Amino acid sequence: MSSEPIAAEVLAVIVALVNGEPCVLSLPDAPRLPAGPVLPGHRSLQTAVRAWVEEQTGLSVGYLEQLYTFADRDRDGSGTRTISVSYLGLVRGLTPRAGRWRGWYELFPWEDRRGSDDSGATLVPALKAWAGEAAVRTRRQRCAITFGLDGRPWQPDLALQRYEVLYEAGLVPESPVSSSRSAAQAGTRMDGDHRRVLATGVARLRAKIQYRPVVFELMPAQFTLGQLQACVEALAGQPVHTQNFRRLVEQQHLVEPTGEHAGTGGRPARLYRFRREVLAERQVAGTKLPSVRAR
Amino acid sequence: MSSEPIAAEVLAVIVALVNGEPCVLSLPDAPRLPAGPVLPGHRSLQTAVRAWVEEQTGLSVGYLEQLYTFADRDRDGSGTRTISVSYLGLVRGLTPRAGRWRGWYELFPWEDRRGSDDSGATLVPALKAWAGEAAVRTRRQRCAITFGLDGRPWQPDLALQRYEVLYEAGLVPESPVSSSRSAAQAGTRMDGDHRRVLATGVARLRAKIQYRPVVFELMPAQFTLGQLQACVEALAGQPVHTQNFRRLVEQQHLVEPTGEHAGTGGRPARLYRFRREVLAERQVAGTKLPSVRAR
DNA sequence: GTAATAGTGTCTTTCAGACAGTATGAC
DNA sequence: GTCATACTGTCTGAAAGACACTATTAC
Repeated sequence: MSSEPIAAEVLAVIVALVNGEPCVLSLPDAPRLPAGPVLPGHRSLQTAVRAWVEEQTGLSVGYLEQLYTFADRDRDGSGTRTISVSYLGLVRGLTPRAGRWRGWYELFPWEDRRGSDDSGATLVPALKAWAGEAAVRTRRQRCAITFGLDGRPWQPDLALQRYEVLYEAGLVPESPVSSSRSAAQAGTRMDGDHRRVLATGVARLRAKIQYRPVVFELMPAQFTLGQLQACVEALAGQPVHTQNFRRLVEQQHLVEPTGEHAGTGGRPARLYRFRREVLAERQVAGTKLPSVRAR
Repeated sequence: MSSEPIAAEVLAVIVALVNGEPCVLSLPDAPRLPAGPVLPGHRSLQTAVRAWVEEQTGLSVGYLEQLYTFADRDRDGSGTRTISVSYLGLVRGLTPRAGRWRGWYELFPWEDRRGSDDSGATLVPALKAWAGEAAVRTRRQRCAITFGLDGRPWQPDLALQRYEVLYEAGLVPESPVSSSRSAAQAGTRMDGDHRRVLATGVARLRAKIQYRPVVFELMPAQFTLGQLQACVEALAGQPVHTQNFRRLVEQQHLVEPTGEHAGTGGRPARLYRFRREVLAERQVAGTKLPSVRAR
């Protein structure tokens, strides 16, 4: 199998809550994700990720899952092809030795829909202009679906598709379609295609919290239901219906009270801890096929 | 970035229905998935997969998505590390020039729960024996969850986890835990870890049909609802409630009648075609977070 | 006629979404 | 007392699951 010269690297999207805001770990000096080549000493790709993140930022990662593998030719401009295997990691908010946390919503301002609804104020008109250019109906429809226009619902986990639309429309600075359009809302950029990789991670995490109890990887040992909800809202970038959220959490037996309480300004809130048992049980979660017991 | 010598290859899990049975494409002579090194000529990994599958089996793949990247050291015993990027592809049942279709359920007999319920007859006792060996409760629980014991539901998309359990229990021939256990039910093996990769593909496809209309990539241009249901049942390895299935399909506007009919032994069935429009629309599908319109 | 597959109508249970109201702290 | 947050109870409408029945072919 004599192939071309190939380099293999791992790329890490490490997420934590810093003061309640979802952040991604970057190198201290540049807006880059931690990354490094796969070395003979690494037993597996996971090992490689953990090693490089630790070396570059002093942080030891807990939860880690594979995200996606990128390998387009000349991704980095060098002659050889680089295969980048990206990983999504979650840590409980700590301060890394040498890394720097960058807020999701400084990088993707349009992804935060928790606050007042002027979110799309400058972006949406620019999008509509772009969609109107081509007489193609599909471009218009694509904007509508990804950004929830024309009465469609906003879907948090379409973060990657939204980034791709903005990229194609020339509304983010790194886009090759150098545009005359106002890119006011387009957020901070990162090196190379790291912002795209991050968007992949955001999308994956938003999708995953809907059917796996991964949120708890970001929470401290004890927390109130209010804090848990705030965490979910921060990740989803969307407010959540309080009462229904509580019902959902309780009836799935995801947490148990510790007996202690926390004063948070109003009535003291019960403190809860995550029931680790459900990690084993919780392979459950709904299938949608109308299955049948017996024929 | 001077790293170690690395080889990059792509690995294809190509699925089609052959006489209504889900099959995977293998090389004609050996039970191996189509694979090949990434060459300088390949623009992307997808391109590489399409090229190698076409070269080795004469089949041109339609739908293709990335599955997982494997890169444990010495996966194939050679000195250099091989990074294998696996892909899942779907084709409408055609006869490949040089490939060979192998039935899912010859490879994974325990995954077919459509027929009479003696499926686990020989496997379950062996599993229970293994789970009973260690006093560890978790091993027992793991079997129960993956294989739906102790009154738990059978979950089709846990195919990979089930394979892993059998592997660890020494109940598949390729397991290093060479066992004295009866491996009667353990199915045909494949080269290397290809059976594990296939299990990953099976699991992914079973999960995906629940929230994306990918089934239609396996169906001919026209089909009856009965055929569609049989296809879903074949993939899921489980019978499906007929009336509810029809309601689901119709109310989601996934198909439209062509006006023609097909005689299938009983009352002639209406023929339908897939509504391609939904591929754009169908980003929809349920989020489970109790979102809220306005605060 | 029977057997076999196709297709319709409806009932019940479950659950997501929404609203109203009570509880307990700080000030 | 007011304000703010925490927590509980209940209504409603939309689906999922299940059942009974009718329709149209081959034999």
